[in-house]
Amino acid sequence: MVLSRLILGLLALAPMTGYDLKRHFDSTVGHFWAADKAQIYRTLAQLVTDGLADVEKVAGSGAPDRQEHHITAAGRTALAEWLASEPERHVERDPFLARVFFGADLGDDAFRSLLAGHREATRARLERFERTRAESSASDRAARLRLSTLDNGIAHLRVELAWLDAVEEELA
Amino acid sequence: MVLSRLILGLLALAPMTGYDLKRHFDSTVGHFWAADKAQIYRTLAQLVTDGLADVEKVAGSGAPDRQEHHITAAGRTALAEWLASEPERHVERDPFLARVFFGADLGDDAFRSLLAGHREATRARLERFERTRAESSASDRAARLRLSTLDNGIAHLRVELAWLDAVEEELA
DNA sequence: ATCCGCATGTAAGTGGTTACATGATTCG
DNA sequence: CGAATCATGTAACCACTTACATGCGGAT
Repeated sequence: MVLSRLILGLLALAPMTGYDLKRHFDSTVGHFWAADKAQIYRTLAQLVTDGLADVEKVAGSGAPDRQEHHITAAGRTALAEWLASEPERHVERDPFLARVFFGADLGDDAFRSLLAGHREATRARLERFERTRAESSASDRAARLRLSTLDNGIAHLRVELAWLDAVEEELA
Repeated sequence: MVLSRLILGLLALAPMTGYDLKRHFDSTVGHFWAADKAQIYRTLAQLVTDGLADVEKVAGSGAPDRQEHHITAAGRTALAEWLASEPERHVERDPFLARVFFGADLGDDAFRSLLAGHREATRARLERFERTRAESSASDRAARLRLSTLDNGIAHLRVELAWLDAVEEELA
């Protein structure tokens, strides 16, 4: 459900191929929703059979044909309905914290290296987000709201680093 | 994988029934890993067929029989191996942020009420976590590490509220 | 009497991941 | 000449959710 509506939302911004969508899920919306390409192609096909999107074949000039997907009127209605509906509950699943929870069964060195690995991954992610943020412009209201989800990601990554500092300080 | 190892970890702390495990997933580990009871019973059965846990029937004195699951030696080995392995990557999926991203398609009132609903849910969750935190004692290293995952949750909820403040301020 | 907590599970469906498979163009 | 990017998809599998189904004992 969420995935299909996110795809509709992206199609509402511009007509796209599955490949284009995949790039969005790796960049613009990736910080709050992950999606695999197999999943994207499957969902896109479903949207077409449901009449929420339709396909236009664009002959590739020196490239494969593009299956350009457009949102339909019914699609816009479905998108608006979903937007106004109660958000689905957020499912927590953090494999790193799962290891920390049983961290005492790990030696001190192994535990420190678990933290170090997580710190590095978090730092790299934060850097990438901050670079994207700096390159973005918030011209209108719509763009400002889209950017605020990135700010949300940045804020959470910063607090994750601060938490790591606190845990490491306690270890010392 | 993560779920089966988390279950092993909990069984290492004490022998338990599926029902007991469900309560843990609703409280102690719920803040970083959600699990449904159907999932728990299935995984528990799998652990037994894999020889990582075994069952002892305990006649219920004035209650149904308890299928008490114990971790085996092989189970402890599997748990230790998983703990030392690279953490699985964290998959981001946030239905609330998904709506914010397309928030401009929502009227101003509807958008504000989306934020208000999220604020209330976040506040309630934070209150619950802080109450749990206050009731907990961090006697030894193991307990301190377990508690630190709760602190992680608390820190993230606080930053979520701060982010909400910032977004609402920008709207005004 | 009725509801709540304890305790067990199954069945069907949806959603998500991994691996397989193909082929053209562009850039170094 | 080889690697990367664009572009499409299928098949098999695994994980997760929702709904259904049962029954006892203790408290109100």
